[in-house]
Amino acid sequence: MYMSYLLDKETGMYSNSMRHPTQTLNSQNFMQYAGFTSYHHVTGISDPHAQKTSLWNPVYEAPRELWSPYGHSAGFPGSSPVMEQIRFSSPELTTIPPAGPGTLPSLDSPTGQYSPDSQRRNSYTGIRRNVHSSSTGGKTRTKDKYRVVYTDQQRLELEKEFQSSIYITIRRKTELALGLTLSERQVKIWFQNRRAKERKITKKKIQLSQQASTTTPTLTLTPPSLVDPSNGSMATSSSSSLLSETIKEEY
DNA sequence: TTGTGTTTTACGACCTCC
DNA sequence: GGAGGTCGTAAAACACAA
Repeated sequence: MYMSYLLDKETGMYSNSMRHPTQTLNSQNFMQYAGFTSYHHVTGISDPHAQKTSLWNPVYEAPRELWSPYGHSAGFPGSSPVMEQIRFSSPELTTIPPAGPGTLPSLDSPTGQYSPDSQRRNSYTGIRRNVHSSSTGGKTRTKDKYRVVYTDQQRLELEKEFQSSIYITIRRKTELALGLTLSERQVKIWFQNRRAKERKITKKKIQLSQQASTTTPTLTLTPPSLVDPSNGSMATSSSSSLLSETIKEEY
C-alpha cells in the first residue's frame, strides 16, 4: 500500500502542479459559473469523453446503493430532488455548449487567460497566478506538507468527470491522470474530496429544507421557474445564477 | 492591510471488498 | 494483503469585511 504511495509521490505527485500562466482555460471554453463554489472554474469546454460520457457504460458506475447513505437516491445522484438542485444548479453543467470534438483544450493555449473568476475578480486571479508562478516550483511547503492548487483546466476536467459519475473507474482515472498530468493518486483523492463536498452540500441542503418546511411548509426546494420544462433539467443563465446565489448564500 | 471565515489539497486511521 | 471507500483533520489558498 505505502509502496504505491511512495511511487506516486516520486513519479506523478506534485510534478506539474505549478499553475503556469498559460495553463488556464481558453476563453471560448468558459462559461459563467457563478455559484458552484467560489473556487471552481467549471464550464463548458469540450469534453474529451463527451461521446464516452453519453455512452457511459453502467458497468463503470459505482453501485447505486453506495450513494444512498449520502443522500443520493437510487440512480444518478442528481435523481433526488436535493441532488437535482445541487447538481444542476451550476450553469456550466446545464449549458455546456457543444465544443470541439473530443479533445482536451490545449494547456498551452495562448488565449486561455480567461475564466469566470477572472471576470468576477481580476485582481484575485492576477495575484493567484503570481503566487503560483513565483513560489518554489508552484509548490508551497510548510513543514512536510505540500498543498498545490490545481489549474482551472484540471479542475474543470475533474468536475466534468464527476458529473458523469461520482465514482471514477480505474481506467478513467488513468486517462484523466495522463490527460491532466496529475498522478492517479491525486485524481483519486480529488474524487474523494469532491464526494465529501457533495455530501456536505447535500447535508446542508437537507437541513435547510427541513428548516424551511418547519417554518414555511409551502416552500418548495426547487422553484418551477428554475426547471427547464422541456427536459426537466435546471434552466440556464439567469435562473441558474439565481439558484447558484442561493446555494452560495448557504455557506 | 489585516483578521477571519471558507474552500481546496492531502493525509492518516479505519473499514469493506475481492 | 492491496485497493479504494468514508471520516476527520491539517494547512495552504483564497474571499471578503472592517
